[in-house]
Amino acid sequence: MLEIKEQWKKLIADSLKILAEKGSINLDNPEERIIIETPPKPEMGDLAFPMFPFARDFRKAPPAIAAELVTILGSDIPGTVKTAGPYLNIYISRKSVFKDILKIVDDQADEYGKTDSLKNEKVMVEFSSPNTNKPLHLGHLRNDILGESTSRILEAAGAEVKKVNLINNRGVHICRSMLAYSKFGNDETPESTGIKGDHFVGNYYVKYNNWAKEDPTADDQAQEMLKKWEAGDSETRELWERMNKWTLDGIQETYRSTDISFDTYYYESETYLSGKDVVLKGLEDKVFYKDEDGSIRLDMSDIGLDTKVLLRSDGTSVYVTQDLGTAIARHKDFPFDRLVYVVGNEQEYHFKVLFHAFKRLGYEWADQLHHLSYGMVNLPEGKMKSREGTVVDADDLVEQLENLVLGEIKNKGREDELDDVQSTAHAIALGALNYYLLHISPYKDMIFNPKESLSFNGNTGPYMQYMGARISSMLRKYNGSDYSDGQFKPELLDSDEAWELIKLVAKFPSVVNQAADELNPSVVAAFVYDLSRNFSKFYHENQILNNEDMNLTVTRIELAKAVLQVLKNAFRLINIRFLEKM
RNA sequence: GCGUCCAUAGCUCAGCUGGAUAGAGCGCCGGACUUCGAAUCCGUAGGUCGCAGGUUCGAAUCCUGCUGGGCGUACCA
Repeated sequence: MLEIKEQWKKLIADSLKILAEKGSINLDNPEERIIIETPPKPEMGDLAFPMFPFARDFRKAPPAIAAELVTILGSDIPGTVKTAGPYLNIYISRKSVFKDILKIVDDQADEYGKTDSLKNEKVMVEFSSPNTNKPLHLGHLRNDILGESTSRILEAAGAEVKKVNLINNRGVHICRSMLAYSKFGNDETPESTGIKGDHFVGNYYVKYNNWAKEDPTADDQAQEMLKKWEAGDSETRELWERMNKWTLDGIQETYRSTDISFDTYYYESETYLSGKDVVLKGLEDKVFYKDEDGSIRLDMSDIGLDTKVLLRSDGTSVYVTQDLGTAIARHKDFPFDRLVYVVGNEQEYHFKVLFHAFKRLGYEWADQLHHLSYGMVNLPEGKMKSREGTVVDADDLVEQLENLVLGEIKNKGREDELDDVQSTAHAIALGALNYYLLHISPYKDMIFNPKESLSFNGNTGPYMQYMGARISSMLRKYNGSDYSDGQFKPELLDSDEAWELIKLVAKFPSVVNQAADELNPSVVAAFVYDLSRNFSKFYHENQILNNEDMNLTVTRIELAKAVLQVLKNAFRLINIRFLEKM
């Protein structure tokens, strides 16, 4: 499809040159000034070239230029041309496109859509990065799916991707739940209570907060515990390890259930000290300076920002300190060409500081650090507030969705049709959730409407899964019958619906490139919806099976197969499970 | 205060490097199952693209100002 565009662009450019020669007009590189567009309505053509940019060169009205080009182009062209006022509209000759595209998709199969635009590029993507004192919530789910999906898209664009997770397993907040557990725990465990580990620990974090309201010494006690932890007190460390494991086991169960995975885990407890040396070295090299108050700082007045503490006056590290250390360690582990941090936009300032520090320190890869900043997830009532208990728990949400799907399956009487009702329900629930979180541009804040996310109609994940299931169902029937006398005849695909479909199928690789380029999975999400919607329209208007003309069925099935292949490949990129039946 | 992002239909969102009557879904109203699974499709209604200027042949899109909101501006993470 890309070649077709280029081909036409060249044709138009050549014609413009001929026109210029005729009038002895000097025309500066028309190739670069030609604009290719898609007409607003399909019936107006497949490509459109507006002639406005050349009005000045020719001293003619754009419609006149368009009309003259039609004459110059003549009839020896792969398609037909029409003028529409100042526009030159192209109707691509369809038959060969159907044949070519369907062959490419069939040949490349699961590989179709992959490109080499990021070939040889090593990209590390950090995402999720949870605290080990409570279970994951809705905000994490957006982070997780953005990170996972972006990684898969980058990979599809040819990059070598390493997915990493930085576990925040130390600090006062961790000590708080530890403290509460040692006070109120009574040696209970997730096993003894039957509560998932992360929720179990999270309960103690809540208990701490309640207790701290009554006892003003609570915070001091937590600080005390943190000191003990840093000093390596064996009893504290033991408790810490035990509780961390509980939480992590729980969180990893959530990852498994939601199809999120990582290549490497980094632990803050192992990296939080590593940035200190970097800062001290920077002080030595006079990149940083020691403030009157004893803290070591970075002066950012050169980029119009304030100063930032990199090491406290008591010598302990702050948040940026450890990120300085971990990034350097990571570059040693995996010499990335790019490091993408998937982190909420409330931390934009933090990353500005971090990246600028690296630049000043002279790391050549400082420019290759990227903050994929995404917006907050709010509820229709407003922000999620842990204090008011409005935080939506990840596991609860998935379970809730799953139950709703189960109800729907029963309503439709599909239980007997499905091989595994439970896992199908789970897949649909995730499809709904992931699509809902992904179809909005990452950088924008979003409102999570539980009711809407539970819907399976319209612009939703299940809608697209349904299209996949419907095509699969047709293919089962098709393969179960004898169509060996039928022949593939692309000229039979003469409907506008079919043409729209093949254009979308052809567009997929460039969608992957755009999504990779923008680090924006919503581009793929929008594409999948567009494809699904168009297929839906197609099969309502065009009977696929049971046609009197066997050739027609064989030919339409080929198109359906290609759509299915693209759906499958695209689903993978946005982490939606493909279902043969639902 | 300063920085930064956002503002498009009742609601949730699209709208590619500026280009032809601004598009979907949900919701509302009305149609289509003796038909490849109706988790579907088709149709109607609904918009001064926050406001005001500017650049341009041409602006939802670029620039400036204003209004309203989010986030940030910690020796928290």
